[in-house]
Amino acid sequence: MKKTIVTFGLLILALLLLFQLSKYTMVSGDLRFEIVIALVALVFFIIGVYLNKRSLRKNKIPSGQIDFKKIEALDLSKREYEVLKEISIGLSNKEIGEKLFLSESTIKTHVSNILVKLNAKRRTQAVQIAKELQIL
Amino acid sequence: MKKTIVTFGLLILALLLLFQLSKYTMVSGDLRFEIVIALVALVFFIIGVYLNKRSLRKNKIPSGQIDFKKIEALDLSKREYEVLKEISIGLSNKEIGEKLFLSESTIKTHVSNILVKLNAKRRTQAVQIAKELQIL
DNA sequence: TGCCTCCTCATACTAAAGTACCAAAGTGCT
DNA sequence: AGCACTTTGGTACTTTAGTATGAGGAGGCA
Repeated sequence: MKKTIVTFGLLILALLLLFQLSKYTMVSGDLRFEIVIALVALVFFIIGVYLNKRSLRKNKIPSGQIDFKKIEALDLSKREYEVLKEISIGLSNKEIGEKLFLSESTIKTHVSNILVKLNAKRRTQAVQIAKELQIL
Repeated sequence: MKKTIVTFGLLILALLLLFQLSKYTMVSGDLRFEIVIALVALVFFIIGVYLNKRSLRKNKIPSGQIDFKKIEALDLSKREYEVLKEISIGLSNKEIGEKLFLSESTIKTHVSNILVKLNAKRRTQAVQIAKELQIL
């Protein structure tokens, strides 16, 4: 909100400056009239592109990028996060254990902790929640 | 590619027209100088926003689109696909049954069929496969 | 009408998943 | 060294998930 006001303030300021500049150049005859017009056109074209890009970036759904800060905020440990990733690709506890060279018991412990931390009832739900949180 | 050329052609044309217009108005004195500048600024600002939006839209990855043809190819029935969607949001068989007004037995049957058709061993894996196939 | 497919539901069973504890070893920090 | 936390693993138990099989009803179709 604050940024928007500042941006538009600067825009109006630039507009006024251009007004004055154009007036001055017309009187002194230093610059050709077409060049002033072209300059104004160019500047505002660039401003338009820039502002639009910024606003679109804000509205864009942050897809693909993993939010590591959120992982910390959820208190997920490295191991738990590893297990969560394996769950998301559809492996069973036994398969995860074999893949990470751990016993099934250990995986179960991790899974239980993951479910608590993600506030999920099932591993399927945990995956869904994790994806919503941009964790996966 | 063709569109880009046409667009930029039109842009240059507009620029030239504005040049001529501004010259004319200066001579005739019909319009004030500031207004011409403001007009040019506004027009090119809008052009900037518009062009940028278009180019960004093009570069966007066409994600999120569901491939209904693939659903047919997999022989997934409507009910099975419905159940699959509920699985993907992390519901248990009982919860799915309550949501669709069906017994848990029915859901289990559907789930079993889904697993066979998607060549999955677990519901978690089925979700993963379905997402890879753009089914979800 | 008979056939076929889908949908529904049930029973009985096996296999995973998940919970609740407990406990030991490792790690990092002070 | 002592503390806090993670990682690992175990036992015992409950709850879901998944398989196998059968069976009746609904709708489309030749």
